[in-house]
Amino acid sequence: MNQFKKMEMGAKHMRSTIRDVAALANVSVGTVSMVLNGSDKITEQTAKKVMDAVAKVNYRRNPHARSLSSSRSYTIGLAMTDLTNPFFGMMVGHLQREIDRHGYSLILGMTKNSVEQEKKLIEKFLDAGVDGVLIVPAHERNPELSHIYQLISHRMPFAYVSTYYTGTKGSCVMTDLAKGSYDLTKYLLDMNHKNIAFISGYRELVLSDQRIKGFIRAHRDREIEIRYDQILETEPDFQSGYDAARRVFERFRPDAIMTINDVMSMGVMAYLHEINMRVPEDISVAGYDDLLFSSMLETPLTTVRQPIKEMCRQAVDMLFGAIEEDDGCRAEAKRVLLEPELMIRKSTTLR
Amino acid sequence: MNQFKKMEMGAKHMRSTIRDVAALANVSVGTVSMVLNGSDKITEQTAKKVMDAVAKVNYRRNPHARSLSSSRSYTIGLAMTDLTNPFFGMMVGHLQREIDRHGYSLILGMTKNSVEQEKKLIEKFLDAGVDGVLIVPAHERNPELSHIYQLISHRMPFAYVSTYYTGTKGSCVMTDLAKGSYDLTKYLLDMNHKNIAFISGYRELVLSDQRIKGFIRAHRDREIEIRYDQILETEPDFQSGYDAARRVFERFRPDAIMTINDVMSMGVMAYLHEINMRVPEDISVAGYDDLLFSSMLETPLTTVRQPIKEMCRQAVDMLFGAIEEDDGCRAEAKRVLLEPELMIRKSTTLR
DNA sequence: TCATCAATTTGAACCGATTCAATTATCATA
DNA sequence: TATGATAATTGAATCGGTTCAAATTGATGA
Repeated sequence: MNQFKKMEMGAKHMRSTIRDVAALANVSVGTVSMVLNGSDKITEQTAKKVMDAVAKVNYRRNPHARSLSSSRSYTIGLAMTDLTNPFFGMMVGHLQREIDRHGYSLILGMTKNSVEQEKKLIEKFLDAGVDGVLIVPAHERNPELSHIYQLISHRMPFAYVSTYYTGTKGSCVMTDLAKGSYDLTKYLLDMNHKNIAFISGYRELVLSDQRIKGFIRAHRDREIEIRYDQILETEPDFQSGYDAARRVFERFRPDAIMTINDVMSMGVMAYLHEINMRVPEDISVAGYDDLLFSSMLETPLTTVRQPIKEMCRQAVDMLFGAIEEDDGCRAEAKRVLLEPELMIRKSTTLR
Repeated sequence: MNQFKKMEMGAKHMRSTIRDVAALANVSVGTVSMVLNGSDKITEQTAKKVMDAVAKVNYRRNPHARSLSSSRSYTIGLAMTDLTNPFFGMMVGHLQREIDRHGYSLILGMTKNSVEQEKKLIEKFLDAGVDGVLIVPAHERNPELSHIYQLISHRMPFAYVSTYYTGTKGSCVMTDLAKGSYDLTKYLLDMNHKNIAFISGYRELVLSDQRIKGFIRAHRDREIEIRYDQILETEPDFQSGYDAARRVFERFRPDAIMTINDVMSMGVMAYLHEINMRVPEDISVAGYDDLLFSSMLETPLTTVRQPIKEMCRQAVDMLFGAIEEDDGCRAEAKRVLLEPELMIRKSTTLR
């Protein structure tokens, strides 16, 4: 269909194509394409002619045609665990901004902490022809990881954000969780706590394992013995935090409770409120993540801040590195650790 | 490039095309395409032959080619205000599931309550060739709405979710905010409150206006006068809730404070805590939205639940209705109101 | 057995960009 | 002014599907 036919049919309803622009600017389609892609071997005046024509017919590149011929979709798939936790909400915000900066779009999918869902999502991303995948792993205990191998065998560039699956090759940008945990524990010990309960996630998960290691190391540095019952493993949500707090008190009387995220700390505080223990007068409580809410609770929460923004920036950079490399997906997996920051607030105090 | 050349180059690295499948199944490409699209005029045995071939060469349709020739992208753009509020996090979850059910993908963008960002996003969606757009409007006071008109002039099907921009044509699914507000106010009046402060968003915004109307109507039904100073207009976040609470007490001594969302109520409670007023003994507090957190606060919050899931389901259905219609984007704008639900908890009590 | 009509199947044209070998224009130099 | 080298431009081929008019097949009835 040519411009003439278009006129017949009413040009208003027909999106103009690169050929229309070429005709109007009196150059070839190849030239128009090069101008549009910012090639450096185009005369300034030619470029101007083209851009004028583009403006005149209000031309927009057809993204599908572009993707087909260039075999790039300018699209990144993000497999996100669970957006009801504001921590991950922030993360999506930052990831989106970074991806945008590269001129790409973000296709979002939620796994709700189910590896099964994550599998389906990866399948979908592969079908949708994304150029790369970001994974914020679902926290599940014994994940079946065929989808990760599938990504690798399809040579699809991907990167983990915030934590990774043990035993898989794949780059990851995350907080130095062990260090955060270490710093917090050390601080509590410095503040004369003698009996800290640590409500953790399951040790099989990297994100729990590292935090537990930090907790243990801080005690070991002081040559303080840890009893096995000081560490509890459970699900990482509010209710589990509440339940675990109850279990702690069935075992012993702690002078502080640490959890692996702020939401769990809220569960702990709810239980403490119920048994009439005051925070921090009777017991200290500390979380991890530093949610927006955490500083605003009636008793602002001592916690460990993760540098989310930086984490997202580096993860996206890493992913685009892999995309732009000739065969980036075979490069060695990189693991980047970022510095956590201890946020001391009112929920902890000197004993 | 034919199958033979592929063999030469090492078939492993070459994605197979519809022509490969056709050759292997001994049918034409047209037939393969029809089978893949579930046409009804294909013999069962032909279909089987094709599907076998598809399985054998591990064929996947190239989405870009598909989009180019069918001029559909199977993609929906979502312009979301702000994901750090868990209310919207939930919303994204539900929207994504529904869109998925239709076999589409979700392209997400965040506007952070900036209409400027929203504009850029719509531009981007148009460039990316999405098939439809969902908008959760940015809450800004005097929005410049050219992007909405742009959507309309491009005949891009779109729908608002949760609230809409006054004066624009566009379908919307939202909670009956006035009713929720009315019910809550009525309940408080029934509980003998004589002096309720209402911390609202700006009246220019539909979502505030309607809530204010509900508040007023409940009083009017009882023939109770409202003083102008009972209603405050401010930003819809935690800090503003805190500040507004302070301003309330500069004006009068309320026996209840209502806000237009739960996050603001938390700000109010933080202030009350600071001035040593107990909730609910000294004063009642009520919010709106029913966040996951709200029932878990030290004093669980009385609030109005919005039926998010249903809202998302209907909004997506509506959007796909418009997409599938011949010229759905010119249909009349529909406005759907869903029933809110009053959630009575401990933060309010009989006076 | 043959004509007719409906049900399947075919395959070339098309969607709208990118790519790159071939061509033409430009310019410095002999 | 001719020559070669370099820079800019051209346009046909290509990407991998969908579409639909035309061809083929199969079923039915005379």
